[in-house]
Amino acid sequence: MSGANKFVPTDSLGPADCKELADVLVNVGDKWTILVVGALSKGQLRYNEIQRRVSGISQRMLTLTLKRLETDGIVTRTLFPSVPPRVDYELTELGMTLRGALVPLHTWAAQNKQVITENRLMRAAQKQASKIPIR
Amino acid sequence: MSGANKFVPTDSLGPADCKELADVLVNVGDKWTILVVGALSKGQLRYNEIQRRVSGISQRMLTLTLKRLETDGIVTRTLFPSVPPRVDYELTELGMTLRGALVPLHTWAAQNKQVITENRLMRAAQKQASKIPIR
DNA sequence: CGGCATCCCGTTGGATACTG
DNA sequence: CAGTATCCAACGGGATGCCG
Repeated sequence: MSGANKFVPTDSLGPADCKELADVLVNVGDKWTILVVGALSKGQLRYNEIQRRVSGISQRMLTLTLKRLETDGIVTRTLFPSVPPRVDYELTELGMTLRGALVPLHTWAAQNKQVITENRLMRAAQKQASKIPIR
Repeated sequence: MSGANKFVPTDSLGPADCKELADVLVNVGDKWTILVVGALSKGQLRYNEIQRRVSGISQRMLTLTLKRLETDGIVTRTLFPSVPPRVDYELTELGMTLRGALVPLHTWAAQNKQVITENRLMRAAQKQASKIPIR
């Protein structure tokens, strides 16, 4: 398998580093979080606009996610005391840097989604085949 | 926190892209997955070695994670039919590229972990304070 | 040693209904 | 419109025990 591939920083990511990453990813790498941060990457949005863009998310999850992002300092919440009320959410600078860090992963996901899906289907088929008695 | 930060591609990441990302992240951005991929970044390891490095993981989770990574084509499993048996796991090239895509996120996590933790503590305190009746 | 199967419980998260 | 509150089903994930 390609001995000539040295683009991986080989040494970084010790066990301690991994836990650090995992700890943050547990909050930040969650499905809805990613979607919401992605939705907000183009500018501030109202509550309902976010929900419309991140199709499939429930109010519950949207609210919880936004609340966590807000307390983490990744988005800001702006309330306009009008009637009907209006609330805008926007990425902070920290949120912007997060989105920046997410881009390579997004690129990777986009590039390899099909490969992974194919792999999964293929091996699933193999697994089934191997279960069939030889007879 | 550098106000002069414009490196965000602003337009990318439409709703469809987000779902794509989320779909992959659901599998790949999971806590144990990250830890295991990180542990394997320095070369192949035996089952028990991985378990020792990723302290806290149960056999169940380690096995499930490795199986998924294997069917996704991110790690290879090599069985040495000796007694006692020996099994080595190693990142494939796809796995290496995944780890590469994870690095920026890792860097971000390392750089901002403290800030986020502080933010959380601070707002949690504020939230408590706001709940106390005025009197 | 390297798993797989089972039990079991805590958390996640959707659906629904109500409020300011 | 922008949430909050409650109920409940599904899933994640630890502990334990057995097998090749």
